[in-house]
Amino acid sequence: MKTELDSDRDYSQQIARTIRDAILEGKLPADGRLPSESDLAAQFNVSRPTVREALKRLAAQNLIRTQRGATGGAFVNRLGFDEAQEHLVTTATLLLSMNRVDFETACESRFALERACLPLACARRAPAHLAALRAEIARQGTEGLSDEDFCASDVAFHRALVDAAANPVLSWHLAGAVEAMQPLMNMITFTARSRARIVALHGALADAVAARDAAAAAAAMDALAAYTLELGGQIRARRARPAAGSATG
Amino acid sequence: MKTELDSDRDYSQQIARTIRDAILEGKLPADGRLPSESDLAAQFNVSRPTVREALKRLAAQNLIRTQRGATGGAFVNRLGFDEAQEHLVTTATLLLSMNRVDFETACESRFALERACLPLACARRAPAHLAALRAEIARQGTEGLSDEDFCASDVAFHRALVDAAANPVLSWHLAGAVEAMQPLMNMITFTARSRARIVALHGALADAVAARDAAAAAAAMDALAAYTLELGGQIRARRARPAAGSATG
DNA sequence: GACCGATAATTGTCTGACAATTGAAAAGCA
DNA sequence: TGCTTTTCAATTGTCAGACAATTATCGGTC
Repeated sequence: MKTELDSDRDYSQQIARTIRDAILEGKLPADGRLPSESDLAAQFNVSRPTVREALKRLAAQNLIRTQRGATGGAFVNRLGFDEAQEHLVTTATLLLSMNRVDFETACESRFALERACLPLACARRAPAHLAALRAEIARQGTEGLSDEDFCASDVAFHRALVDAAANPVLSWHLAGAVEAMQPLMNMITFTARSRARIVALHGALADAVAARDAAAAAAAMDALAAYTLELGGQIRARRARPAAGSATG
Repeated sequence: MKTELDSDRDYSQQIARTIRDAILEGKLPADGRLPSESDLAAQFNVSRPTVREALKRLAAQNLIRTQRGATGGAFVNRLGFDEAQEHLVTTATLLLSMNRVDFETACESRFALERACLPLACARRAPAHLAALRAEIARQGTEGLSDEDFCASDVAFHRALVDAAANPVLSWHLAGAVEAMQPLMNMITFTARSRARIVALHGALADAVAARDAAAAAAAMDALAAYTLELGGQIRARRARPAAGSATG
């Protein structure tokens, strides 16, 4: 590992990049321990706070974890799907909010992506997947469910759907895309009537997957996408002239 | 913004999380300036190095950028698609390499995702998109092209394909998925014969998109996926018993 | 042999300081 | 007045040394 740094540039950034590349190239195996902060400081010929800043950068990317104590130190993280998921969602959420992506574009992307898992899900769905789908549908139909819980169940339903494809990489991508939409979906307030329709569409989707009918599943997904877009359009129209409907209810 | 921290826990992590949430919730607008490190240290009642570690965490996530000088400070980053893309690729690449995802799984995921853009691409492709596709196909057919350049052109071709769907969010997801596969794709060495076949498959894909024939495009994509899997299988078989073919050639 | 305290290694944090950078204000000059 | 130069102040980047907190290990005691 290179230990020489360009002068008059950000040391901690260079150090972080050096270690990151070493990890990416496999020179530092997963769960391997990095030298102590003091040792690294001596190697790179910088002070310990500078090394620490570099390590914090890596920790922020989930590349390493630190542990205190005698046998402590910084260890190369075995990046699991869950942690990577969290990261993906953060990035995607920020991307959506900061670039003023409109609801239609985000929605289109999300459903186009999710449709990609349907053929695989139909081919491979196991009883456990179907049970998870049914359970969420049942939950969504219960009276008095809060909007928050309904949204959470919606996410869980779609998560179960993509998991039915039995491809962890695909699940990672798709679940990230779905979860990142959550802040935008939360803007949609559901009436009892729209909830019923969504539950019906979910049911059609689950039925199609259960019957291994990819075409029917795609059709149900299209219908769900169309209805979601419609709801989004209604909300936008209501916000455009808020005085029209809010006074008399 | 909360300035109280749980004791006996990692201060810099808590501070980073607090500021991150404030950014995600829009309390800190893009390009807005954060308080100076000294001010933040006073607000959170910690020392400046601790604040700096928190800021470095955020900088590693591309959430902020720092600038020295009189009017310097930490500014909320306007996260663009390009920077987010780089981040996505890093995470996805790491995920693939660290979880020993086999070639088949990664390939399946990648092509399933990419197929999601075909209907939109067929509906919206503009002349510029088609020209980009043709240009890359032409480049891939040139004699004496290095493996590296061929792979780069392959990535560019698929990038142009997903861009044809004219949905930046979708492009971000899909281009990230394609690029993350690059290290795995590089393991495949192309013979002249396999190159010709890939170029032919690319041509069929471009033709289908040009003709706005989504079904034909999906079929071409399936064929490309199947052939990629076949190549991967050949490589794996060759590696399983390397003595068989390497000695005499 | 089992339990318990001292010990050493390591990260987490603090204090204070200095260097480097950079925009802005002040001073000087035509 | 208007322009140029100088000075300055604010801010980040870095350093040094120190102490606190944590934790595995080693040695001692019962």
